[in-house]
Amino acid sequence: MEFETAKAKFIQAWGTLGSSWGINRTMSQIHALLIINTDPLTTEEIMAELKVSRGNVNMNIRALMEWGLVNKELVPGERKEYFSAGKDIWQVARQIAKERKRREVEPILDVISQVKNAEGDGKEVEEFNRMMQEIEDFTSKADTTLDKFIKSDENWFYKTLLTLMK
Amino acid sequence: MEFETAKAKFIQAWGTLGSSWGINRTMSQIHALLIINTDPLTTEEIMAELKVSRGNVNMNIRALMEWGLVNKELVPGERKEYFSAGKDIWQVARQIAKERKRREVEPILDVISQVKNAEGDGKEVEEFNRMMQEIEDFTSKADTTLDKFIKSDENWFYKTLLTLMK
DNA sequence: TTAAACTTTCAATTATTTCTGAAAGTTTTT
DNA sequence: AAAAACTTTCAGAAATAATTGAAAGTTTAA
Repeated sequence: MEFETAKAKFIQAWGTLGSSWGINRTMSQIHALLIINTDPLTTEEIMAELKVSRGNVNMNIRALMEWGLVNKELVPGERKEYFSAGKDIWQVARQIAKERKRREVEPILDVISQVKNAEGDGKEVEEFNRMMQEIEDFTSKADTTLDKFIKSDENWFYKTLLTLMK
Repeated sequence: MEFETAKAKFIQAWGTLGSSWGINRTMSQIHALLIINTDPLTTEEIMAELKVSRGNVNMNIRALMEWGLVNKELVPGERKEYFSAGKDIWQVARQIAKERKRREVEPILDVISQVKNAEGDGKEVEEFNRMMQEIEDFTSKADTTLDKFIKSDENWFYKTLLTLMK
């Protein structure tokens, strides 16, 4: 497959994947574009490449920087801002895990700890509390595992796999 | 906290969580409702509890059944259909992992295998191919780990944690 | 076979999210 | 201090997704 076609296809696919995980398409596409570009790009270049507006690029670049996935690069002698994305895919995954944990896993743990001792009679209430406890246990464990992953070096995953396979 | 309040709060939070993971709110809420109900519910009951329309319940119940998260229950002597959700939270997580893997991880692996040997000259193309290879390696590993999880018994997770902690 | 009970479908509406583009804001240069 | 180069904001427009509700479809009972 020819390079330009391949590039477009990858950006497109990455955008779709992001969508189905609750990340806006343009945001994923900008990220994909910056990942596959060796050199940093300007807002103008991103606009041209993805055919989207200045406002859209600005907004999503900022979101990507908040997620810690994209950095502003200062090119000496240039006034424009350049943007680049981290190229280490493990680090990218860890960063995403970290942000999603903070934004989504932790809030749900909060809610569950609030509701898990509901007051009332009957097996309905009992069952509810039992279920909440189970969900809390599960989520805490997922949370701990995410932490391990977030703090891990690149080899953690391999080690884990090896352990599981033996 | 009083039971009814706790229940409402949990359903609400679960719906929000679902949203941010690309799952429609009503679908998550129905799932939450069925999880915390000991007895199966009818379409009418779900409509009343969540204040949503018949069409909406029907559509999302069917989606939940496709995901393998909800079952139709036949109550002897009753014409209406009753629905219930699996109560084992580990099994629920495995089922969700399975479906998302099939729907989202596998398609992206397909695309990457298509684009990873882009033709062209220059370091741009070389870098692109290197990056695609990295992403493919990563994704394959994630895929394998998901498989382990999907096929695991409830103790896998505990075992893994223990291994990591020692 | 007709009616009643129940489920499914889907066109139209409503809600939500995303995007645009022009104006306002900021910083640097002349 | 004015202009030029660039970035940010945000109200409205457009696109997308979710929801309704009534009609059509199906199954069971009378």
